[in-house]
Amino acid sequence: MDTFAERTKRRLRDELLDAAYDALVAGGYDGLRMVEVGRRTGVSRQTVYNEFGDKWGLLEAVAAREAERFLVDVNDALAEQDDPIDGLRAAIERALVLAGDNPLIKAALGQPGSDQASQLLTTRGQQLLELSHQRLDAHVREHWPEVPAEDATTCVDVALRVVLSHIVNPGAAAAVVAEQVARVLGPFLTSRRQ
Amino acid sequence: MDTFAERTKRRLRDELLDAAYDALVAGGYDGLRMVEVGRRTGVSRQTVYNEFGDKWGLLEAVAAREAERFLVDVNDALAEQDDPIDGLRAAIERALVLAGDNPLIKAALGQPGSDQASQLLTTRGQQLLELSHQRLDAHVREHWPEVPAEDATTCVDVALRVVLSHIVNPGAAAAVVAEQVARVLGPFLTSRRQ
DNA sequence: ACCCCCTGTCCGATCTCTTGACATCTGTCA
DNA sequence: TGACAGATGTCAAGAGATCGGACAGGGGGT
Repeated sequence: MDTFAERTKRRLRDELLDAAYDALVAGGYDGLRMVEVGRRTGVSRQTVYNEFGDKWGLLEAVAAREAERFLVDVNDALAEQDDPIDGLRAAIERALVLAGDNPLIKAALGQPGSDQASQLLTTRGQQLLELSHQRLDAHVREHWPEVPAEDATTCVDVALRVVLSHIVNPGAAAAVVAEQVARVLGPFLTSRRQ
Repeated sequence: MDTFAERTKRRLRDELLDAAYDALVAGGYDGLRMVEVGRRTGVSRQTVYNEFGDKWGLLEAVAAREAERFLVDVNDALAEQDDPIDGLRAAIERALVLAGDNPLIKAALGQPGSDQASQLLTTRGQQLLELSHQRLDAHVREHWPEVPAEDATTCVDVALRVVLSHIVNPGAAAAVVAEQVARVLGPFLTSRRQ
């Protein structure tokens, strides 16, 4: 059952995340003020704590929502190709292009030595990797029937880490990186094909 | 200040009105079930009572909201004309056409001897008349500078009652009625012009 | 006469948010 | 260095709204 109270709760959470997102884009983790997030949403500071525990919890929630949206897009790119290697290339390119335009990522990796929030992409990147696996493995295992599941997951893992590295530390252009990775992983996939 | 709680309260009221509107259109006043309005909104029956007092109060609230929307449209028709008589004619025609298409009015005036809700258009029509005056007089007094305010109000009152009568008891086509009323009231407005 | 359904009311339990207070930490200014 | 402002994080009391269950009353149908 979908009660009004449940919908209201979801809406509150969503509006708080919107406010926090704006604050993060505007001023990074240090510029994020709990009292300001509450004020912008029309709610007390305590309510923000009730919902997210602490400031880092709020950051993680914003990042998780953003990552979900991000992955939907990447998954679409993956799904538009029939061949695994083509899918890999398309998804990687899409991910790098999206990341380059993403305001939250830009804010986290901004000039000043980088924001604390950037840790979610580096030293505290497990969550992001796990979430990405959950969202991408499902598709891969279903649509790459000729590749053993375990090998597909391995492949996704490698690609994921390379992409994440390129997001944090950009190298060549998106299309170039995508092509590189596809060329490197292609033989592996082909050799494992059943 | 626009707190989250206030917005939520308004949203609740609005969703309840939506549910009640649907129920009224589907089954008239007798088909309106308080428990059903609550269920559709995901809220208890008690909450519906807290918000509207009783069933008749809920009906009045639905009617009031609908009337507001209706009058915005009629007021637009009035405002599109420079000449008072043209405005009167346009507004009357618009009102009759809108009323003919309005699902709520259709339900209230449906075949079976007519619904209890129809009383809001007849024996309990004062509220509607007063609301209409509030919404229309403001425009008329501002945009008909050549007509004394009192006379403008009188004119609106007569037109309003004729229109309401035609809604409840349709006569000629909308355009014909509008022309009739304009022709009858025209000389009065002209004679009072300053 | 009986039953069922709906209206309308009451009240205690529960949940969420608010408010104010407090400890703690950090950066800044004198 | 010391005082101070501003931020995080925690706690408890209290207010407000909703829920759930119960009950009385009134029709309508069998």
